[in-house]
Amino acid sequence: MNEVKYVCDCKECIIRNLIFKHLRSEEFQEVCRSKTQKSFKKGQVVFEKGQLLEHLIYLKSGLVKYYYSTNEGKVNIISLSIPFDAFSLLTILHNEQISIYSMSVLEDSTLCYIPLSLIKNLIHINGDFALDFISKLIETSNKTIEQFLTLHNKNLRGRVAYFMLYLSDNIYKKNIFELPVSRKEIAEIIGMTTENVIRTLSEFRKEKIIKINGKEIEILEKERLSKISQYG
Amino acid sequence: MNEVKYVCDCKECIIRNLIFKHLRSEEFQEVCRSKTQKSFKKGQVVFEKGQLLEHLIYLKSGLVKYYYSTNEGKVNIISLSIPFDAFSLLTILHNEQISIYSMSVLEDSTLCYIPLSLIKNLIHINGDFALDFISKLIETSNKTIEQFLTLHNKNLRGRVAYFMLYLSDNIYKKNIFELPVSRKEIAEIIGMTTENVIRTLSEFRKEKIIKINGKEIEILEKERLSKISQYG
DNA sequence: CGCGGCTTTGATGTTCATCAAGTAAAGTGG
DNA sequence: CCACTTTACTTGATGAACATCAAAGCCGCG
Repeated sequence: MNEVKYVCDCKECIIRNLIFKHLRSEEFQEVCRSKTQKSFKKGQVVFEKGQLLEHLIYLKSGLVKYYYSTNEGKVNIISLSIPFDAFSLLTILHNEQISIYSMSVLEDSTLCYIPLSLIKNLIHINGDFALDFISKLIETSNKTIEQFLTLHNKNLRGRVAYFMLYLSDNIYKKNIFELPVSRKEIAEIIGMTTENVIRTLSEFRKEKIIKINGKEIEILEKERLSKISQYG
Repeated sequence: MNEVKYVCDCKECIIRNLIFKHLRSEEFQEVCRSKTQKSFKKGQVVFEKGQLLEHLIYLKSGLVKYYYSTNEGKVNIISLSIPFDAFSLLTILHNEQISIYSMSVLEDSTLCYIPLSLIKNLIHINGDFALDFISKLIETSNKTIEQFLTLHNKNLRGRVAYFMLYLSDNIYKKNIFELPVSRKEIAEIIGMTTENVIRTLSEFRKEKIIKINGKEIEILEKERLSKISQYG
């Protein structure tokens, strides 16, 4: 986990993410100057529930998961995030900055750390930035809530189908991909047991809807998978 | 549904809600001047999914529900809101202001309408207001997500117990209260069927944990209900 | 090479939704 | 205000969906 300071390759972020769209040149320079960057290996924990967060954490490359642990130790994965996603906005709690979520790394990743004090200052002095920030916040929050509702209105086959399509369409943007998560983690995302995730994937395999080779998944019949996701 | 303009009794809001804490006097005046107020009768719909919202809607008195309808017509109640709650913040979507939620009134209610253009302007010119606004937004969003996770990790008895405690502790702040929702709506809140809501309530009645008289509920054994909620 | 974690499949049991049927309550129109 | 209709509530019986338990193979890693 090497830490690098003062790296200024944020142009991509600016272009690709709404929230930095309206920064003035000197403000952007300041973000760059105070930005830190860290690399994490697959499986490492970035922060945990209850931890004080003093930075806005931003995924530059790789894949991460945000998860929530109940008091009884059960894990719910709330969201997967690809680079430039904004879920981490929700981890900056009001006043105290205690996160109610945890974050860990699913594929080797590089994260950017922007001090919250700077972000707060920018919100303070740059109204357009504040508006973009809020817009992104609401979008992220609503997406998360909507995804929950969508998932929990489906039966098991529907959920698994939905998640496979989500990976294919939103994360990897192709029909063959390596699962970034274990079967157990899939279960934690879509809210079912590991055994039933496996069983359902096997069913799909037998029905020739997908091809499975360990962690490699190929979607053979996207149409049918969509139907299962929709009506499941 | 009578509409009243230019009513300036917002002091209570200012005191009771964080988001108006840092308004300057002249800004506050402006909020008051442009504020509209509407009364709704029990059961009326305030706005629906897909509707363009041009105001921040604020509950002054009464009780409302926010709900989400799936494409298949299934209803999920996302949240109940008491006066001065902030859920409506989440309905102001980025850029377009199309709400993904619907809102209707559970008890006769009075709502305040503050033009979004004014809110946006305030965010723009008053950094402290913007920060309070964001803080409230994140708090609301996290509460909503957390409540979902909590509920969906429980079995039926646990969910019903949780909801009864929620009404008792958060909404009415006493052990006897009138249910503001039908059995069907309870089902839509906690994600189960109407029949099983009724069945579970009957069980609790037979076990002398609660007393039921139509819509009136009295919690007799809070301790046991808490245990059921916690371990269910 | 052996241990622990991940995966897979089958058998079993529980939980919950669905179906059915009846009662009570609340509107609605004459 | 009363017959009528509709909507909400209630209970029981049944079956489907899903979790749990058990057992075995696989794989990576010390």
